[in-house]
Amino acid sequence: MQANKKEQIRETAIRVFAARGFHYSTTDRIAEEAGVSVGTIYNYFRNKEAILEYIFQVELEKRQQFFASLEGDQRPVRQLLTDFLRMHFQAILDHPDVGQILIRERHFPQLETLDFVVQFIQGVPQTIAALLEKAVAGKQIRPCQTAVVAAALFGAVEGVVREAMLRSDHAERDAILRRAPEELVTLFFQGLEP
Amino acid sequence: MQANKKEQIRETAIRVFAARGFHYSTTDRIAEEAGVSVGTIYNYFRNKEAILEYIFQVELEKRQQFFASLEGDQRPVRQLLTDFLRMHFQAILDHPDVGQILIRERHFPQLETLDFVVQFIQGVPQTIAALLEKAVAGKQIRPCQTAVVAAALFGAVEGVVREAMLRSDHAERDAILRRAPEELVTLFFQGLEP
Amino acid sequence: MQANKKEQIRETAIRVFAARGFHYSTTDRIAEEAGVSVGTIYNYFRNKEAILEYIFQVELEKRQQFFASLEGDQRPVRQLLTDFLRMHFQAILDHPDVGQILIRERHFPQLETLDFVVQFIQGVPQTIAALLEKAVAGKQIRPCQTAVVAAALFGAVEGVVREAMLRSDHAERDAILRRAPEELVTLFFQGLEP
Amino acid sequence: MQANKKEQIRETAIRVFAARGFHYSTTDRIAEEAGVSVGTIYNYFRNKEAILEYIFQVELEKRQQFFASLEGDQRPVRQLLTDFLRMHFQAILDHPDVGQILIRERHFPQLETLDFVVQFIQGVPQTIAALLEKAVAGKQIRPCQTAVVAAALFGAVEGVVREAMLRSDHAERDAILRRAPEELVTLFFQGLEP
DNA sequence: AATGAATGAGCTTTCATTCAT
DNA sequence: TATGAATGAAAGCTCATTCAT
Repeated sequence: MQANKKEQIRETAIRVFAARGFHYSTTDRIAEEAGVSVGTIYNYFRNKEAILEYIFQVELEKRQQFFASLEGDQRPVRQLLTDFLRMHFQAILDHPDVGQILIRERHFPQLETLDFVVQFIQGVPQTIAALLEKAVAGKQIRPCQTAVVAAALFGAVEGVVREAMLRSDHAERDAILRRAPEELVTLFFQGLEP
Repeated sequence: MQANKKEQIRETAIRVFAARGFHYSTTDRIAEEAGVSVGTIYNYFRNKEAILEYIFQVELEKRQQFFASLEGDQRPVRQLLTDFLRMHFQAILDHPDVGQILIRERHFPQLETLDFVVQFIQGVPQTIAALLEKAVAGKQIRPCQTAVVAAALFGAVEGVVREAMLRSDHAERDAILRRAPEELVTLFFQGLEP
Repeated sequence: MQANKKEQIRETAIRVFAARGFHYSTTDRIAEEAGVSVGTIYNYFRNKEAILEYIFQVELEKRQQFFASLEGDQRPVRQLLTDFLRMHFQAILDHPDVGQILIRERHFPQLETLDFVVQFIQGVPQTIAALLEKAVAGKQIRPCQTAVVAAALFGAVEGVVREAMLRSDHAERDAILRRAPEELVTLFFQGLEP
Repeated sequence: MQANKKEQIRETAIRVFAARGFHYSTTDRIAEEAGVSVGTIYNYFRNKEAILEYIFQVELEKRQQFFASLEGDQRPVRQLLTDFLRMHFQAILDHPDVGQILIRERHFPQLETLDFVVQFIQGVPQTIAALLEKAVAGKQIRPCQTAVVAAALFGAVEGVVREAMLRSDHAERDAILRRAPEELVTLFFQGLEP
C-alpha cells in the first residue's frame, strides 16, 4: 500500500507537471488530483522538489538498468545503440508526459546539482561515448571526438523528441518517434563512416 | 536615455536569469543590480515575463537578420549552413549567459505560446529545414524528413554547446565550440549523402 | 504496564521539552524517543498540552507532599523554610530538566488557567507567605506584605538557579546551589529583622 | 514615516503578544491590528521572531542608557540601585504589556542565544553585581558572592512583577509596583548589613 | 520619468490529532 | 491496547505589482 501511494503521487505529479510546468503546479493540485491530502504528499516526499527529483530518478534507473542488461552483449555497436534508442523513444511514446518533463525541467537549477540528474545528463552520453569508442576500435566508424559526438547524438535525440511533441497530430507524433531510432543511427553511422 | 534604460534592464536581467533561473530571480534583484528602482522596470516592461520575452525577441531578431542577409546568396547550402552555425556558436561564445537562458527558459509554458518565441524555437529549425530542402532538391543530400533532421541538427548543436560548457578548461571549451560548426556540418552532410 | 507507559512518556517528554521548548517539540519526536507510536501517546493523554500539565501536576504534588509532612512541625519558621528550599534546590539538582521546564513553560498561556498550575505558581508562594505570616505573628520578622516578599523570595530562588546554571564549571554550579538555601534564608530573615 | 511604521508594528505586536503569547499570535493578526498588510511587516522585520527580538532590544537599550547616565554619579550605591529599580518598575507601570512579554518570552529558546538578550539577562545582573561590589568595598554591605546576590535581586524583581501582574485589581497592582523599589532595596541592604 | 513602500493573493510546509487495522 | 498512515487546518512568508509622491 505504501509503495502504491508514493507511486500514485508520482504518476499524478507527472501529469500535473507536464500540463502546467513544475513552477505553476501546486502541491494542493497534485494532492487533489491524486485523491490524497497535501499532508500525505509530505509523508512520502521531503518537499515539492523531491517529487521532481524522484521522477527523474525513476527514469534514470530505467536507462541504467537497460545499460546494465547490455553488459557482455556481443552484437555490433550499431545494433546496441539502436536498441537503446528504441527503448528510450518507446518510453517516451508510452509516457509522453514524462518526456515533456525530462526536457522541460532538466534545466531546473536545483536539479542540475543533484547526483543522479548529473548522472543522467552526463552518464547517458558517457555510456554512448563508450559505445562509440568501441566502434572506433572496431573500425566500424572513423576516429572522432567521441564525447562531442555523443553529446551531439544526445542533443539530436532531444531535438527530435521536442519536434515530435510539437505536433498536435498524435499519429504524426508517434510516427516520428517510432522511426527516429533507425533514422538517427543511420544518420550518425553513415556520417561517421571511415 | 530611454532606450538606454530598457537596454540596461535587459542586460542585467540576462545576468540574473542566467545565474538563478527565471523563477528564482526577483524583480527586486534585477532592479538593484541594474541600479534602478522596481517601479522603473514596470515603466519599460508590462511584467516580469515581458522581460524574458524581450530577451528572446532580441536574440531572435539577430538570427532573422542573419538569415535575411543570406537571401540570394548563391553559395552551396552546405556553405550557408556552416556560416549560420558559425554565427550561432560565436554568439554563444560571446554571450554564454544568453545561451544559458535560450536553452533553459525555452520551455517556459507562457513563453511557448508567444509568437516570437514560437518563431524562435520553430523558426530557426524551419529555416534550417528550408536549407535542407534546397539541398535535397539540388541532390546534394538524399531525401529525408527535413523537419526531423533539422530538429536533430538543432538539438545536436545544443548538445555540443552543453558538452563544451561542462569543460572547466576554457581553452578546451573554446576549441570544441570553434571546431563544432564544421564537424557538425560534415557529420550531417556525410550522414545524408545520397 | 499501563502506569509504566504513561511514566515513560512523561519522562521522555521532560527530556524533549527541556531540550527544545514545548512549542518546538513534536509529538512524533516524543513518541520516537519514548519508543512508542504517536497513537499511544493519545491513549494516555488528551492532547499535547495534557503532557505538560501532567509534568507540572507531578512536580506540584511532590511539593505539596513535602508541605503536608511539615504539618505540625514545631521547629522555628526559619528552619522550616530552609528545609523547603533545600528540598526544592535538591530537586532541581537531581532533575535539571524539570527545573528548566518549570521555569520556561510556567508562563504558557493555556497552563496559566489550569487549576493545578495556578496552584503551583501561586500555591508555593502562598505557602511561603503563610510561613512568613507565622514568623510575623511570632515576631521573628517585622510586619511586611508577606505575599510580595514571598514572591520576591520565590523569584530570588529562580534567579540563583539561573545564575548557577550559567556556570560551565559543574563544581562551582553545585557549590552555589548547595549553599543557596542558607544564604537566601539568611539574606531574607536578616532583611526582615524587626 | 518609516520609523513610524516600524514603531507602529512594534507597539501592536506588544499588545498582541501580551494578550495571547508569542506562539499564539499570528502575523496576520498583528498586521490587521496594526492596520497594515502582512507584507508590510516583512518590510521591517526579517520574520516573526525578529519582532520579538526588536521588542527586547528596545527595552534593553532603555536600561543600558540609564546605566550609562549613571556613570560618574557619586551618590551612595543604595541610592543608585533604588533609582534603577524605580526606572525599571516605572517602565512596567507605564507599559504592563511589555513587562508581561519580558517575563513570559524571556525563555524563548531562539531568544536566549541572541546577543542582546544574553546581554539583557546577564548584563543587567552584572551591572547590579558591579554596584554591589562597590558597596562591599565601601563597607556599606557585608562581603558576599555579589554575582549570586545580584542574581537573587534580579529574580526577586521578576517575582514581584509577576506577583503584581497576577492581581486583577489594577489599583492593587500599581501599588505593589510603586512600593517595590524601596522595599526590595531595604530588604536586600538590610539583609546585607555588615 | 523615477521612486520604493505598501500590498495581499497565494504558496509551501508543518504537525497535532484521528481511526481503521 | 498499540499502531502509524492519513488528514487538513492553519501558519509563516514571498514577491510581482501598484500608485502616491
